[in-house]
Amino acid sequence: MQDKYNHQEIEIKWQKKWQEQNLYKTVDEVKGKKNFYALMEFPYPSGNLHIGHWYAFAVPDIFVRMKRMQNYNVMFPIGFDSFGLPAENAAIKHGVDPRKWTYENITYMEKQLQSMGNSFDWSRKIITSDPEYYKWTQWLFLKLYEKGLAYKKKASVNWCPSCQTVLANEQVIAGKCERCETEVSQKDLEQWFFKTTAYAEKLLNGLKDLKWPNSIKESQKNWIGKSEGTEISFKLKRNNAPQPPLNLRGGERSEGELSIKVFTTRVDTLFGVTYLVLAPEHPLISKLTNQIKNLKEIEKYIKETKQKTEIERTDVKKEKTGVKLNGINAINPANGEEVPVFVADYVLGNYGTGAVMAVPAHDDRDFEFAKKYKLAIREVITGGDISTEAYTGEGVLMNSEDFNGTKSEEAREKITKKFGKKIIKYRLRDWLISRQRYWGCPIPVVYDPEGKSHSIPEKNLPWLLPEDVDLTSKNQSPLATSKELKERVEKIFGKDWTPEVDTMDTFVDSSWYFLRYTDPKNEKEFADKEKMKEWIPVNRYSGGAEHTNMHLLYSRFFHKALFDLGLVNEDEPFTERINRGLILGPDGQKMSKSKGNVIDPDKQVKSVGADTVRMYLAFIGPFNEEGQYPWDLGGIVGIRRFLEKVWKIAQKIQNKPTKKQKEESYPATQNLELENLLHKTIKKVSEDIENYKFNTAISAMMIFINELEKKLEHTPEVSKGAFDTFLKLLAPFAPHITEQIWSQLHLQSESTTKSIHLEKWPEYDELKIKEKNIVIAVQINGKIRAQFETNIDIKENQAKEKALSLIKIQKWLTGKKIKKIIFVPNKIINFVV
RNA sequence: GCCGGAGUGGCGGAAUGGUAGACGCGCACGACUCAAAAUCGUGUCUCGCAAGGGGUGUGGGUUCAAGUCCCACCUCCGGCACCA
Repeated sequence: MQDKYNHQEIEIKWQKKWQEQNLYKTVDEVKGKKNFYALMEFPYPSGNLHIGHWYAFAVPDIFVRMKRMQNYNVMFPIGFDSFGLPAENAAIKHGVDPRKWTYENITYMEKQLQSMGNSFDWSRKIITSDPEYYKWTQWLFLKLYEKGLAYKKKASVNWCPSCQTVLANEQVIAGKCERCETEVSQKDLEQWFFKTTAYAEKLLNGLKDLKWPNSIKESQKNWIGKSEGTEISFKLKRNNAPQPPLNLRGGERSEGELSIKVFTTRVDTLFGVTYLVLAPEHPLISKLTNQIKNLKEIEKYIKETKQKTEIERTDVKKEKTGVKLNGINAINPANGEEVPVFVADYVLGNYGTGAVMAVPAHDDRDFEFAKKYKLAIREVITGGDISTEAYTGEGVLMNSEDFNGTKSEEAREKITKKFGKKIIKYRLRDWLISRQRYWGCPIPVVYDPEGKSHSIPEKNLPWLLPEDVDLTSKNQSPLATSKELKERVEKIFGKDWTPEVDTMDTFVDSSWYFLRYTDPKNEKEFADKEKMKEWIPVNRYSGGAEHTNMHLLYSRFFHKALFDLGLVNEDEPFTERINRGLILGPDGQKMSKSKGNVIDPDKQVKSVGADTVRMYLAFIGPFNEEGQYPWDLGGIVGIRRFLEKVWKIAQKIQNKPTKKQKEESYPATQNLELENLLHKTIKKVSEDIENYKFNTAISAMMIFINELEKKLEHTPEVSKGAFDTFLKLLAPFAPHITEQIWSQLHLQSESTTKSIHLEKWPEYDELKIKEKNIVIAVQINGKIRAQFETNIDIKENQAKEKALSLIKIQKWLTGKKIKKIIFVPNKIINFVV
């Protein structure tokens, strides 16, 4: 046996062996085993594995390995989310082919991933930029297209001037591009959308039964933004100007008159309306041009609004502005009162009806606006003071004719019934999936000479990404520069037919990748339905918190849509979700090259070993609490010391003379104590891994090893058995060193030893966990005064006597009367005086 | 402003309402060594020689007993934000 723990030699050796033996290859069914699908978000092939990848993959591998030892048939796949902007940007900057850049990165990162010692099933590897994969992304797109769930429309969309492409709503964070943090602007473009709004209610309802962190559920709930309210129609007052044409959009004719529809959640304040506000985008404005007396002023205001960025426009702190539509008045259906109409950019064009009824007495925004433009403020809800600010709470109605004295909630129902209709609105928008970029999945659509869109037939899939493109061309999608693509379309479809030149958002690729893992090589279907039945829904999915309202919402939408199309068996894709935390630099800051605080995992692995790095990451804090943990260069030595200790004990055990030592010559209690601790450790480690509390599992193992080290001399036989069991507990954390020790201790040639990772997970014995002796704390009024050791399950009376005799010596109770005695079995006895 | 989460040693962090600070780092002292490193041992919330007192963001409360439950507040992190 080697006497030095040489991590490099051991790790390379076993990684090679596991690969040769196909140790982690998963088949779809194993008799007598339950399937378990453990999924981690697959990486983008950026070119280098960082410590965050290690955290994301190596730590959950501990759980995966335990599950496998617990007789589950575990699938733990890996792949690459390989379409995306960085490849294209690298291509533009360095003149390399994005394809080459991506695939070279994948090759390199695969090697890095191997060094983790993870139990990935590489045979199921998928790469989203492979035509074999994106063929099915396109096929699924067409299924949605056929059902009307993918559609094209002209809309004002978010445009990132730096990335030169549009962005989905979810990819705009506080008015800035999620990727490059450039301020986004608005552009009117014809774009492809997925109809996520059709699933708003289902996405909301589905959250209830998911075993997901509360934070994600709440965040998605907010993002979907359901609000129930009332739609009210305000007729416009007829005036002497000529009537507009009949076939209008935006405004609606009722009894020959135009009206403005507003959406409100506080219809109980209807009698307090003193004006209406239209969003600058409201279509009615352009239909009223011959009635608006100050048209020039209005047009100027609208133009100014358009020039503002999204950030400027939606800045809550900004002073509200607006212009009155002279000559236009609306009639409050509740009391017949005429109210003025304003256009103001604090009302959003793309939410609700794009128009609101303003109740300055009971809405902060309306209050501010009314004060500025000296508009009437009428109190209709009692319970507040509206002299300096709006009262937005509930109350009892006043100044509301028949409804005076009614409570807000009741009034909402009654007023809705009489003057409006109940309506539900969602904040969620449709998912914009077009991207004006090259390195993505081509949208499988062509246009006929009239410009009408048509599906590309299945036999022409995969619809290949062309290669003869100019990546630097401005103001058009790179695909538009491909001669080959143009010719391909004309050859297949006819003259003057043209290709769609946008590619899909990469989030489309990742919305179904976990389905492909179940059947990665299938050439006839995106995945076999029977195979999906074995694995879907995913049992446990772990990843980063940044995907809450993007990937996780998109996947849920996609899956629900596929379910309704009969293509998958379940309507939710992921049963349990775990959000991991974040590893910070040693300075407690986010790692970044510019700060120079980046930890290179390769260097760490070289110096202390993969087992140590894995375990240190698991030890740094609870994995599932989204915490932020600084990488402590000092702290990692604690784990290394622990593994060195394990190594040393293994040596001692192996080098012991083989002749049996007489156990009787040692105190029997030592053996019992060790067994007791071992079984407690099995329980603790098993439960903690199950709950992703790897940090406390490691701490329990450290306690065990420290005890074992002390007892080794006195209990050689029991220690050996206990150590053997302990190794299995440690195996998921430190797969290499345990495999090495295991193979040596079992004195077989290394080639024939059964891997420790194929061993059965230890089970604890409830009887052995039970303590023989315990310490009972004696309290007076809840304060600890003394403690005594006694046998377990001591009766209350005995405990009381013992405690009292202890207390008597100390005179704590002299002259005091005992009012009450609280006895907590095996823990505490408390005297209340 | 709204929604979620968190505040515990010098640091990362432990604690089914039942002995706060497990485990690890760091630090101090000791052993080994010519010496250092490594390793091992002891100690390490705080005031106090001790007995004892105080202590989990702040202030209240419930309870025999509160880091844990309730109320109010403060701070920090994440998300949403003129959504009517």
